[in-house]
Amino acid sequence: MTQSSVRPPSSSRRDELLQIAAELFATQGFKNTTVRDIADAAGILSGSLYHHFDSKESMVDEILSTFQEELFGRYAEILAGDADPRAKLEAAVRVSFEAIHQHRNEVAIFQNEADHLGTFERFSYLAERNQQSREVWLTLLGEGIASGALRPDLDVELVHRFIRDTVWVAVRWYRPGGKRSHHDVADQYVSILLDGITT
Amino acid sequence: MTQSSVRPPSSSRRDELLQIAAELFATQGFKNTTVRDIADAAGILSGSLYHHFDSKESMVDEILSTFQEELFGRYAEILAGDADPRAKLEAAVRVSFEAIHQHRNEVAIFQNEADHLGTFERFSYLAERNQQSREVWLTLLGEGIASGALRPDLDVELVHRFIRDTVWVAVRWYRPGGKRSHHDVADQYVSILLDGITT
DNA sequence: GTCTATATGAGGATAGAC
DNA sequence: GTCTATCCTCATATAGAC
Repeated sequence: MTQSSVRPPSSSRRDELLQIAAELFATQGFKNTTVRDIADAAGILSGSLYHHFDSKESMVDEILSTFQEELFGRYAEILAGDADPRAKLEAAVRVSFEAIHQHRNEVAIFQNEADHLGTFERFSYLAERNQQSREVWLTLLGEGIASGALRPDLDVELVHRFIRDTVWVAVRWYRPGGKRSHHDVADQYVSILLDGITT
Repeated sequence: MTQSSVRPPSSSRRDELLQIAAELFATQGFKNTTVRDIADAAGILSGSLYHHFDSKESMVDEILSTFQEELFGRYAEILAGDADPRAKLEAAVRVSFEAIHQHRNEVAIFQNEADHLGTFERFSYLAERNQQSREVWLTLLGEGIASGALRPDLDVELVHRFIRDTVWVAVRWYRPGGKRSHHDVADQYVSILLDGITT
């Protein structure tokens, strides 16, 4: 057995296999990706994967939990910072686009599979993270309204959903190295969100 | 054989089965839903489904193509109308939220499966519809800018993606009969989109 | 760390009786 | 229009050799 019961040691081969799996899970979907697909892409046979991982489920589990841990570390930094409310909100948006840039596969998997995977005990942390993310956004929006920077007439819960959804769904079309950098995209998005599209 | 080669006749039993399948495809995903799941939900055995449909694929095909036909009929009406640019844009947004309200399952299936299904010849119309939808939004945005109602400094392609994504992704959380009607949601969304969230 | 070989089960689909 | 019975393929996972 290669993996410890608490946290698997990071061998580079293991990480390599996780990257390959993440790419396939992200582009074809978790269910649509077979262990043979993963093994083929890695140049080994499917049975050999089980030297590294217990199951296909373990692979996606490790991919998602690792990513979430990093992402929420960033959110925590912003919340703890002393920038003004509007700047904090902008920062949170930018962190998200940065995550899309740096961890496309992980974000895509989370977007596409979290609802379904979340129904299993093993992935209950996904629901908790969702809740945590909601608290981050509601806090930022609340501070923004309290400071007078944001409109007080809007339904905060709805605003939260719109921001969350629009930011993350960009993973569907954003391509690193494409025409627009993630900074460009974030700039435009922040501009629309804050000021609207009318003159 | 029950179905004609061109367009299957609408027997009510057939429609009932399609509704049941759509509900399952929308909530569990196409690949995750087995023909046995569908049959169970309908109170029959899986083999009996094949009296009505050629394959599981045929079912999702019929669900999606029927929905798309209706949706694009609505878009065409708006484009052909003589409302001012801003009103047309609003109308298009509202039609989308209405579609989410009336055809939740179909919208969800399209959102979750179109990318993947679109890679097969049989579903090539999905890509065409996507292109068509892009033209609708770009036309509306172009008219808006030309008329002076919309900001000329924004990247129209990006604005299009943000509108498209934010509108449709609402299907993930919108529930008919919930706290917010689809009219409420559309109102708030239009307000944010047009005027932004700042004071 | 990878391969060979294989167990085991699930899922899509079919043929023909009722 | 549904059931019985069943085929066939594909997918996850395992055991042990190399």
